[in-house]
Amino acid sequence: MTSYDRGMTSNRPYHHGDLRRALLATTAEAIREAGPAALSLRDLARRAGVSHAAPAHHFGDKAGLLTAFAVEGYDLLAEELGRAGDDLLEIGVAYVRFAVEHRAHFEVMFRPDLYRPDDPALVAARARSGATLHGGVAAHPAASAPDRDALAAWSIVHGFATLWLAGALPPGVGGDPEATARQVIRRLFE
Amino acid sequence: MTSYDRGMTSNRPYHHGDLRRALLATTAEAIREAGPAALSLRDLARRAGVSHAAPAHHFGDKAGLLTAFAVEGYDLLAEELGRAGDDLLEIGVAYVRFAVEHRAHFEVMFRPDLYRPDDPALVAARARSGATLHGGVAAHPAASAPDRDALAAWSIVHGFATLWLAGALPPGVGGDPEATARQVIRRLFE
DNA sequence: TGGTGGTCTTGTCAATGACAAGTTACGATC
DNA sequence: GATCGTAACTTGTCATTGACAAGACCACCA
Repeated sequence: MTSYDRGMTSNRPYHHGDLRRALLATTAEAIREAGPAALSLRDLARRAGVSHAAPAHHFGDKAGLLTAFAVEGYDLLAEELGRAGDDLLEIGVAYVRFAVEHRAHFEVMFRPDLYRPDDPALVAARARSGATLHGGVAAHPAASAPDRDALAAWSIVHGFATLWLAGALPPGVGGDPEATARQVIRRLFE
Repeated sequence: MTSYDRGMTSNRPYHHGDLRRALLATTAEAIREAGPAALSLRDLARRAGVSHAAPAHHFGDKAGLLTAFAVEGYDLLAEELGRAGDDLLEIGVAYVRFAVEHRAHFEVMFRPDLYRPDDPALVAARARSGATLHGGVAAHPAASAPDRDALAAWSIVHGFATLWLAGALPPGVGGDPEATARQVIRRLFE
C-alpha cells in the first residue's frame, strides 16, 4: 500500500511525487487486464488515487499518454534486443519474449492510430530499436540480401508474436511461446 | 444516393430495408478513416440516416457489431484464399492482398478484445479460413513438417501484413505490398 | 520571507454506449 | 382485405468518458 493508494480524504500528500511514472505503470496493468480499447484516463486516475484530471496534466490527453507509453516500449525493446547479442535466432526469440512479457507495450506500439506517431521522442525511440534489429541481421553470415532478409526475419517474428497475443493460434501449439518461436524462426535458416 | 442518405424529416421510409448490411459497410468505411478505436455506433447511425439506437437493435451492442464484422472478414478471407489455388506462395500473397484491400476487416479480426471470440458464428468462420490456409501448406511439396511449416508461413505473411498496415516498415520498402510480400515469402522456400 | 511555477483539484460540457419504453409497418393467417 | 403478431426503428434517459477552464496547494529558490 503506497501513499497514492489512500483515499482522497486521508493524509495523502497533495503532490504525488512520481505520478507520471506511476501512471505509465498503471497503464500497462490496465491494458493487460482489458486491452487498449478499454483504457480510461479516469480509471487510471482512480487506481493511482488522484483526481480525474491529473493524468491530463502530465500527458496532455489520451494520445499523449499512449505516445509516452509507446516510447517506453520501444526503449525497452531496444534494450532487450541488445541484450540478445549478435545471433539472429536469439534476437528473434528475444523479440517474441518481449511481446509476451510486455504485451501491453507491444499492443500499443504497433497501433499508430492510438497515439502520435510523429512525436519526435517516439521517432527516435523507434529508430533505436529498429537499428538494433537490423544490425543483428547484417551480422548474420547467411545474409545475402540484407534488406530482404531483415524484412523476412522481422515479419516472421512479428507475425508469430502477434498471432500468439491475439490467441489466434490453434490449441495444438503448446504453452511455451519462446520454444515454439525458436522452431518457427529456424525454418528461415534451413 | 440511396434512400437512407436522406435526412430524418424527409420521406425516408420508416424501415430502412437493409440496415444491417448498410451498417456493416459503413463500419468498414469508418474504420478505414480513423481506425477501430474511434468507431462510434452513433456515428454509424448518422451516416446511415437512422436513429442513434438503431444499430443496437441489429447487433445488441458494439461488441456484437464487431463480432458480425469479424465474421464477414473471415468469410471474405476464406474466399480470397480459396481463389488463390494450391500454390503456397500465391496463397501467402493473397493473404497480404486481403489485409491491404480489406484493412478494416483485418484490423478487427485479430483484435479479440474488441468482439466476442467465442461466438459460434465467429468460431465457424475462423475455422473455415484456417482450413483453407492449412490446406495450402499441406499441398506444398516441400512440407516436411506441415504443422511447423504452416505456422512459419502464416507468421511471415501475417507479420508482413501487420507491419505494412501499421506503417512500421521503413520508407525504403516500396509502394507495392504484393510484390514486396512475394520477395519476402520466397525467402521461406530457398 | 515572499514569490514563482509546476503539480494537482474541482467543476463543467459535449459525446458516447447502453437500456427502457413506445411507435410504425411488414407479412402471415384467416 | 382486415386483423394481429412481431420485427424494425424511434425517442428519451442515464452513467461514464475525454477534454478543457479555473483555481488551490506546495516545493523550491532568491
